[in-house]
Amino acid sequence: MEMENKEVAKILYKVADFLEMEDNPFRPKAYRRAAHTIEFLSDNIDDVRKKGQLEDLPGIGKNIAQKIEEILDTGYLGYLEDLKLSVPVDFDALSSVEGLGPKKIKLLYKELGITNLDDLEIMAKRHKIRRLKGMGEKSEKKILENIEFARKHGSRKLLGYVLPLAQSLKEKLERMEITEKVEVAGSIRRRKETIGDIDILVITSHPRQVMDFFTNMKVVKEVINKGPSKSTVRLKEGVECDLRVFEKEMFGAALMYFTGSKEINVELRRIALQNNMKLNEYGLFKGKKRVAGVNESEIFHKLGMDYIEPELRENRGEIKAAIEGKLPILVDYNEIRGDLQMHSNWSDGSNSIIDMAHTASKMGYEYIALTDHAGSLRIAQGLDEKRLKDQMKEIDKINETLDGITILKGVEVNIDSEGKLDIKNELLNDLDIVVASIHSGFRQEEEKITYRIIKAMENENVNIIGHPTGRKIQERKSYNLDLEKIFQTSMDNKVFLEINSQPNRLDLKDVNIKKAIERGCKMVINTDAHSPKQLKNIDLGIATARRGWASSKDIINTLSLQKLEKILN
DNA sequence: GCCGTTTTCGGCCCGACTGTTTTCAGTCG
Repeated sequence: MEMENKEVAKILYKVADFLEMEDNPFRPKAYRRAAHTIEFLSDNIDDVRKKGQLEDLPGIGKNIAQKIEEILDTGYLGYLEDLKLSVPVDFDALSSVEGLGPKKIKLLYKELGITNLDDLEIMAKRHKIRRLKGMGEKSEKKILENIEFARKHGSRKLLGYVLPLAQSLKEKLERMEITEKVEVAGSIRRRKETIGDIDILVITSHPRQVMDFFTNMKVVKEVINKGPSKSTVRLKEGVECDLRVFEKEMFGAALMYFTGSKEINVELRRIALQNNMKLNEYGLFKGKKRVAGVNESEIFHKLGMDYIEPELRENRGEIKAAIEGKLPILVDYNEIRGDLQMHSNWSDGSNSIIDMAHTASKMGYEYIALTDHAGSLRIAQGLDEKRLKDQMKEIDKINETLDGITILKGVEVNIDSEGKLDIKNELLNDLDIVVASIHSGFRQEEEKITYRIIKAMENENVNIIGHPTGRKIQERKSYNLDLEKIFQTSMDNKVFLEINSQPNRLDLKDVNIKKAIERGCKMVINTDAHSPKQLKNIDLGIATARRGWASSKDIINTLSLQKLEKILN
C-alpha cells in the first residue's frame, strides 16, 4: 500500500476530531501531535516503519505506532471506522459553523440525529435546537446565520487574496490618532499559503474607542462578538477578522502568541515551564515578575534560543535549530534582483514588454526575463518560431532604450507527454533563458511524468522547470512525482526548480523547498506575471521560500546579472 | 495516548468571550 505521509497524518487528524467529542481532552491532543510529526517528517513514514523506528518519533508511542502500521498495510484504520460509526456525522462541515465544536456536534447528533448542514438547518428552523441543554433561542438563531456563512465561505482563503485586505485594515487603524502601533499577526504574518481569518493587534490607551471604530467600519458586515480587549467581525469580503488590544509592555508577548502557530506556542510554553517560567500573551513570567514581553526577541532569548522569524514558526524543527544557533539567515524581501518568468501581450499577457520592464525597474530590479509562451500552446497564444525571432529583435531594440535594467530573451516551452519540447533546439540555444513546464496530461503515473520532466531537464538549453509539481492550492493535486529524482537531476544538469509566486500555485511549496535545500539544490523565485501588477506577487514567492528555510545562497535570482549569466551557461 | 536532568504515574498551554447559567461549559485562537 503506497501511502504519502500526508495521507497517514490525515487519518490520525480525523481520529483526533472524533476523540474530541469524548471527555478526555488529552487523547485527541496525542493523536494530533503524532499526526503533525508525520505530516512534516522529511523521511517517508513507510521507510521509518520498515526500520522499526516509528516509536522513536516524537509523540508516537506503542499504540499509535501500531495504528500507523495498520494504515500503511491496509490503507485505512479500523479504529477510525468504529469512531465514525458511533457518531456518523460530517464533522468538517458541521464544525465549520462558527460556534459549533465537537461537544455540541455530538449533542446535536445524539438528541436530534443531525449529521450534516441540511439536517442542522431543518432542526434549527423547527426550533428543536433551543430545547437542548446548554442551548437557547440565541444559539439557534446564530446557528442559522452561521450555516449560511459556512456554506458560502467554508474553506480557507488564499494568502494572496487576504494579505492586501489585512494590510488595508492595518492602514485604516494606523490612521487613527489614538493607536500607537498596529500589527497583523496570525497565519498571515507567518505567510501561510491559506488563511482562516485576519488577526490584528493594537497598542492603545483608548481600547473602547478603537473597538467602536473597528466594529463600525464600512467593510464590516456583522459583529460576532465585542469585548473590552477582543472583538471579532465578519467582513463583507467573506473573511472574519479579530482585533485585540494590548498595552505596550506586553505587546511582544501578545504578538508572539497571536502569530502562532498553535503548535509552536504549545512547545514554547512547555519550554517556559521547564525553566520555571510561565508564558502567556501578557509576557514571560518568573513567579509574578514579568521578565520579558515588550518585544518578541527578548522572549526568545530568555527562553534560551535565537529569534525565530514568523515564517518558520510551525514547530517543524525551528525551535531545536534556534536553541543550537543553527537557524538559516532567510532570504530577505529586498534581495531579489530580477524576475525570470513573465508574459507580455505577445502571448497571453495583458501588457507590452515596455510596461513590464518599467514596473520591474521601479521595483528596483536589475534584470527580467520575458518568457512568453511559444510553440504548441494555442490557448495561450503561443508564438511560432518566426514571431519568437521577431520578439528577440524587439527586445534588443528596447534594451537600447532602457537604463539600469536588462531584459533577457526567454521563452516558456511546453513539455509534451513524452518529455519533448515544442521549440527547436537551435532556436532555444539563441535564448538567454528557457523555462520548461508541463501544461497538460497531469495525471500520468509517477514513473512516466517524472521521466517527462527529467528528460526536459536533460536538454542542455533548459534552465528552469516552471511550477514543477503543478499543484493548484485547493484546486488540483501535484503530479505524481519522484521528487528525489527531480532534485538529483536538477543538481546534475544545473537546471533550477522554480518557486512560482502565483497566489494559487506557490510551487514548489515550503516543505519541498526545504527538502530541495537539504539535497543541495538551488532554486529561482519567479512571478509568472501576466500583467505589471502581478510582478508584486514576488513577495508571496519570497515568503514561501522563507517558509522553506531558504537563504539568499539558495536562490539564483539574488545574484547580480553578471553572476547569473555565468551560472546559466 | 505520550512522556520523564524534579517523574513509569500524574501530568499534559492558557486566556477571552458567549450563552445559559447562577458558577460554568464550550468554543476559539
